[in-house]
Amino acid sequence: MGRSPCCDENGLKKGPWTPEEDQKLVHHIHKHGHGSWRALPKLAGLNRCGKSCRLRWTNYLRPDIKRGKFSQEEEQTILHLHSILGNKWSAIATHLPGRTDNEIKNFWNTHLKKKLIQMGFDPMTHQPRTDIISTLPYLLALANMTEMMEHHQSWDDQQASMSLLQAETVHLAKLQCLQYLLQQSSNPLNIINSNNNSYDQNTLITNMDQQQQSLSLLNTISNVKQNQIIDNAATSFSDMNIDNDNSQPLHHQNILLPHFLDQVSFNSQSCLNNNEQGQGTIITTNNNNFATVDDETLWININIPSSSSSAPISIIPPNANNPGDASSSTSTTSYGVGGPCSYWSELFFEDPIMHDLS
DNA sequence: AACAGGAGCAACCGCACCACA
DNA sequence: ATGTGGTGCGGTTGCTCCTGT
Repeated sequence: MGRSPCCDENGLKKGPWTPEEDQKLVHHIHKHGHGSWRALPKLAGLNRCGKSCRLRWTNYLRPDIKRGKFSQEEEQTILHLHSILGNKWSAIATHLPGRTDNEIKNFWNTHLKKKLIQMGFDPMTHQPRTDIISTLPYLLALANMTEMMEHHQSWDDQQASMSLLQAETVHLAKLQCLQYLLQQSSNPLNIINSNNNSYDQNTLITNMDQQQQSLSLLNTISNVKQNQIIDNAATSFSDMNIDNDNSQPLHHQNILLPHFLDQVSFNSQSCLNNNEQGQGTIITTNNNNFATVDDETLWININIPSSSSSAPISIIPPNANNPGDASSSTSTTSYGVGGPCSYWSELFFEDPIMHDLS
């Protein structure tokens, strides 16, 4: 009990390593291996404790360490694994060759955590931050009251401020809601698609349960809305802009695209020919796998590889109940196209969703 | 040019776990 | 069963560099 730390011995150096120390350590390990870390410093002629040597070797000097910026792929892997494993940095590191747990931990704390927070997600649970939703109106109201008291605003001004605040709050809540729905729908696929069997079974089962509940919630909330959304996706094609990336709406926020929206199906219903069927894919613009959302609309960019005629075409969004299966969708609003093209399509999220939630 | 504040990262600290005597 | 040494791991600290004023 209460074993003294290995670095308590007097006279042992702490702090940054010098190139000379590094050289001694590397040379010794190359020649003899590290053996007992406690014995190593003396043998290598280092005035350090064994623990310090071990850390320096495993986190910095090891020859197989990959340096430099994390790739997009590595970033996705970390996000995905962290959503399942939590702060198990060493476990996450085993999936990223050449990266140390320390490096991943630092990358998480300095980049990814902030990124998730900025997107409105709780970095620990990977769920939308409900604390913001629940407290935002109160915080805003409080801030507004203080503001009014400080500046003795007229009643009209106060009313105007309150309306502005309400609008702002509703806007934020909508973003949260949309992100929530999309993320809940995509997570089960993340888990199911994982081929790694080393995850803790209980964690997996718990996650699956949660995802099941989330999906039920999604269905409960938006069973009615879902049809409306699918309908809107199809009918709104009349407003689409063709082959023009600049048609992306302004004042929107990027969001992660759920897996079930990776592809949309389409039918080309010519008056003269038999139906043609095919697949269109959600294509990317500036941000890979991102869609954008503004006040009430989820914008996705859809690529349709080719169409043999200018026959009317109907877009069938995937069924959120059964991702990948579009058969139960009946939206058939037509739009004429010829040849490869891409569209910005919009999926509406309307106020009633918010009412349903409250 | 000087300073302050923030970001990034290497290194440290302390606890937990395991193997072994 | 218990104590001890060795190692692994996650959280935290503090130094360095960068950027904005």
